[in-house]
Amino acid sequence: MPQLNGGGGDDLGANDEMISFKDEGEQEEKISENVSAERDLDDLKSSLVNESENNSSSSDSEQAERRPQPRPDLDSYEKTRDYFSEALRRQQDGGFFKSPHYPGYPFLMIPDLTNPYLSNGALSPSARTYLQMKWPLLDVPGAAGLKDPRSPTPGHLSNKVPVVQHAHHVHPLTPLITYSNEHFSPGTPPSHLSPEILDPKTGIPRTPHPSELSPYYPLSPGAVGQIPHPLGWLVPQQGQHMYSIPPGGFRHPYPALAMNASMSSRFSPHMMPHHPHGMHQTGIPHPAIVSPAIKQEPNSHDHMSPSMHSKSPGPAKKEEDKKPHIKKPLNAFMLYMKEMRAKVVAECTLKESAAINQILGRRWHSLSREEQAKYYELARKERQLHSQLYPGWSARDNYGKRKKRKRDNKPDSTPEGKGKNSIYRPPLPFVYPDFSIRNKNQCVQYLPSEKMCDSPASSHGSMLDSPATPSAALASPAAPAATHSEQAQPLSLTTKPEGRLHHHFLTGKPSGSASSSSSSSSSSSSSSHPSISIPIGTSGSHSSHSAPIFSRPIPFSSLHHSMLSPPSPFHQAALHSHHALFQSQPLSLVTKSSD
DNA sequence: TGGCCTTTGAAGCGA
DNA sequence: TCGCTTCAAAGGCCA
Repeated sequence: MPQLNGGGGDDLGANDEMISFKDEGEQEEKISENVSAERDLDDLKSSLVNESENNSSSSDSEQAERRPQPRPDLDSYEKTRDYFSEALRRQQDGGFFKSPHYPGYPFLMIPDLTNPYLSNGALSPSARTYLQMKWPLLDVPGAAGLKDPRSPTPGHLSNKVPVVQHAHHVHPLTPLITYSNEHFSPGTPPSHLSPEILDPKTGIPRTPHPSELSPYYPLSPGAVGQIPHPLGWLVPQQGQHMYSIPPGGFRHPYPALAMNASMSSRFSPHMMPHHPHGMHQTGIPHPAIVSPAIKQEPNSHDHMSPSMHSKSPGPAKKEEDKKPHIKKPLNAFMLYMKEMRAKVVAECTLKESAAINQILGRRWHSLSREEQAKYYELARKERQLHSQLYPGWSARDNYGKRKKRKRDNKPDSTPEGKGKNSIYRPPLPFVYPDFSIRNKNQCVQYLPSEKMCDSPASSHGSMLDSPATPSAALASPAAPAATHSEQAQPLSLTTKPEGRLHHHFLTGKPSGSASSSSSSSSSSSSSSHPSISIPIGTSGSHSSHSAPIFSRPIPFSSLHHSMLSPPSPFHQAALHSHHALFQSQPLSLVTKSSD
């Protein structure tokens, strides 16, 4: 795998990613801190024991607020996704970007967890990665708990956690850390966490706040990893399916989730029940749930059983307003986007998401099959988890919760003249210049220059080793593939006889929008692949194929399969990348530092 | 203040 | 089955 050996083309991409991340030395310091922290794992364990004990007896009002919210209703899902993204990004960064921005991650890898995918009982790298991403997020305390006024970077604590923040070395778990700090027993603080600071409230020595120590991860990663997860049942247990379903039908918001002994011990029912508004109707707030207070959407004859939240017998509308908004699970591209956005923003001066998304869209296509497969797999897991968390949820439920887009935009209007945010689209065919040497100055606003930022080929080099065809990818995932550039991504890539043209070749508008305004997309079935667009790398034709190429031939789609069957070679390759990435982090960090 | 823009993918619905 | 529509994230921009 290119990103594993550090010799792959991904290194190129890593280079530019490094641009956005300064303070390499600082990172190294943090790492060493974490290493020492690892040695204190035992101490931390005992501390955690105390912590859990303290949690129940905490008198702090803030804690009292947090306590009943083992999971934030709004943030955790976001964070979950952020962690997804971060893990993926690190993965993609290959050897260069291995400095663990989240030193705690390795400790979040649960070594003794049974791999839900591998028959040998070992936790697959993918599963680890997934858990790493899932777990911390699930562990993030409630929004209230996240907002620590002492935090140097309140933005991190906001509902949205831009990935770019990671570049500033603030662990996304900072909220969790803060949370943990307050509950940490002062008795056995890790050696590296000199509790010289006394808690003004209690007078008890407390571990310094992140702002007091460093913007980085103040707690031992081991400590974080040891923190009992409120959703511990999500973590696969020995010989247990990752999403095992309780035979008894655990009466729980997430009925599909198993309640095992571990869960019952660390997540006693009394922890779950009461939930403030905005939580999942079932009582446990889920990250995918967006409180109506935060996301008020007009109308919506909803869908979910009303009543649950209505404390006062108000109009049905009020009840609906109180209904949680369960977001759709992110698809592969969304996951990728969340991960890569920060990089693009860092590399370029672009700020507008529209422009950034265009870049991301191209980069997405520049990804190798394997890389994309990772996101597809993660997205699939997201959907699985989501469907299990909300068995009755349907995408339809969210219909109408957003205001409809204006349809009055003339589909035929040229991009240049269209709309206020009209973004220039490069004339096609468009050849991406090689800007492997990234310079922020090279990026100016809007796409004409954005193109300069958007150098998929050079950024990852993945196209060089990505399979040219799905069949090739499947047949020999590890085998160096033929060229795979956006220009080279031919229609032939798709095994699908015809695909939906998502984006019109010229306008680039999604077919949905464009076509909604009628004939714009001459596309449609026969024209799904406008002849002119075939060899072009823009988001046009093949975009709609990338996913099917994967998801269809690769047996990811089946939960049963993915959970019970050994991964396909292709899958394994992707999984391996996860595994190797984390294993090679420290070394790569050095490499990066010296770089 | 809230919708638009932009991307891809998933899902739902109607024909 | 196909095509279309909507939503998911993100943040600057604009009415």
